[in-house]
Amino acid sequence: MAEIITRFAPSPTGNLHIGSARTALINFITKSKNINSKLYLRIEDTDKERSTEEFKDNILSSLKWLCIDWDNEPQIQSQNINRHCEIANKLLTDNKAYKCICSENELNERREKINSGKITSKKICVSCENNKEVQSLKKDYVIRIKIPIDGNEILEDIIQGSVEVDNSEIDDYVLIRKNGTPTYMLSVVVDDHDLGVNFIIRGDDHLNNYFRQKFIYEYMNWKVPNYAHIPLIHGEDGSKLSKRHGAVNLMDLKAQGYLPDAIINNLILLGWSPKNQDDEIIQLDNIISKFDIKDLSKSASIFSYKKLDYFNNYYLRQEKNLGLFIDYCQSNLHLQKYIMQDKEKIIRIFNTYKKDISKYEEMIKIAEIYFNINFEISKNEQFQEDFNNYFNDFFKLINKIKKWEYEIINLEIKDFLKKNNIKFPILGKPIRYLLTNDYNGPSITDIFMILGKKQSLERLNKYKI
RNA sequence: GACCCCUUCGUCUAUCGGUUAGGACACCUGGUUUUCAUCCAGGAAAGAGGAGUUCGAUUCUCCUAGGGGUCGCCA
Repeated sequence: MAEIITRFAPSPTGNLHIGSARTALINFITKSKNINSKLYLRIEDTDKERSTEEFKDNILSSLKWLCIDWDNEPQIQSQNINRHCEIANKLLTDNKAYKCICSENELNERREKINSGKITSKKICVSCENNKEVQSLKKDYVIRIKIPIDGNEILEDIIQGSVEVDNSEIDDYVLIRKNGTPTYMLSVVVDDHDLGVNFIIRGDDHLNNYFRQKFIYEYMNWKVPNYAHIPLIHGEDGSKLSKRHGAVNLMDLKAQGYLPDAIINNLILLGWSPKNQDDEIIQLDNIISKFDIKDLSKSASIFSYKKLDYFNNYYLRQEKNLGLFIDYCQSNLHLQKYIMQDKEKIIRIFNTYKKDISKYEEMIKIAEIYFNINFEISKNEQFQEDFNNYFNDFFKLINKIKKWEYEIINLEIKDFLKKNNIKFPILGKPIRYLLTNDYNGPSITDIFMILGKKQSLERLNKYKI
């Protein structure tokens, strides 16, 4: 693929969300295919009311956590306001824009007529453009771009194909607000141009914006970039992914114990799949070499937590990712206590249980069983006579073991079962219950190993026939 | 409502006019197992509907239906 200059341009009005993360990811992958390509990060903070420093930091750290890297320092859009205004004034003097003083009420009335079909033109302001008095005002006006009434525009989108919209569908949108600040529509175009962006990858909720923004490029005689409008991600119910579908912020997913590899693997498979591959496990380096944005599907896809869980389980089980679990423990209030108390023990618990969990968070409850010094079984039930007959002998046997090693314990248990000619469940299930408060779970040898001899005997000792 | 986009198993997808429509997750069954699980093997499960074009349509065209996006002095 040729050299591209692309960008990811979130507004710091919320935490980084799975949908935006996917856009960032696709930008990153696309730029990573060519060593000379660039990805810039621009914080679009022109809405000062809703933008915060916290959200900005959240976005930056979420991207870093996902291993999405960008070139140069992040750009802060609000620092370029003068430049944006300069362009707006240029458009004004070139007669490509005009001042407008319509009140909110006037605009609303007009808008209502347009939307109800009473007026076919999308022109929102009809009185200001040719009003000399308005055009010579020095303050208290907005600047609107002039969109021709006739003609149409065709976008050759990398993903959407060719899309045609009549100019009559486009309104004279605002470039400069009444308070003198530039709007998103102006700022994006100016900043993208100034950065040399030649390839824009963004959500297809922006598709319609192409037909507006295009005019600024045209009026300024700037080269129009290529566009790839990627389909949005939906929740299980088919609507745009949002909070009510579950955790959608990257940092929330991190806190639950999801891994970047799993999230990336899951996200990239929405709308794309690697060729000639039966399984769906694929990591960033491999994605970068196989992915081509042209292959991305045009239709929206549903984000599934079940599939994310599958990928996460796969990655957290990898031996090489054990370090990530340790990092997680150190950042988690509950697990922190345990790892400080006995690191080896928490690792042993994790290795025993990792096939059963889909995210690290689930380890909290499990670790609690083994670290609780006041452990009690929930009901002191009496087991079958069969079990009671053997319990004391079994207790003595365990007590007798000197070398507390997996193979030794395992052999002793097998031997005991054989000698007494009993099936495992009769002995094993109640034993597991006494040790973990659960009839099901890991092999009792594993449980003995986790608890250690002293604690194992303590727990067994509480049982009175 | 107007404009734009989308439509293959429940979900994510493969198929670039001729296939027993393939895979993955989830689900079900069986096997291994020291219970539960893991693991292994197998199974059920799809071209929204209707017209055309064609010797032949999931694939190309049109219509209908359904879904989504946009319609701000937000981005």
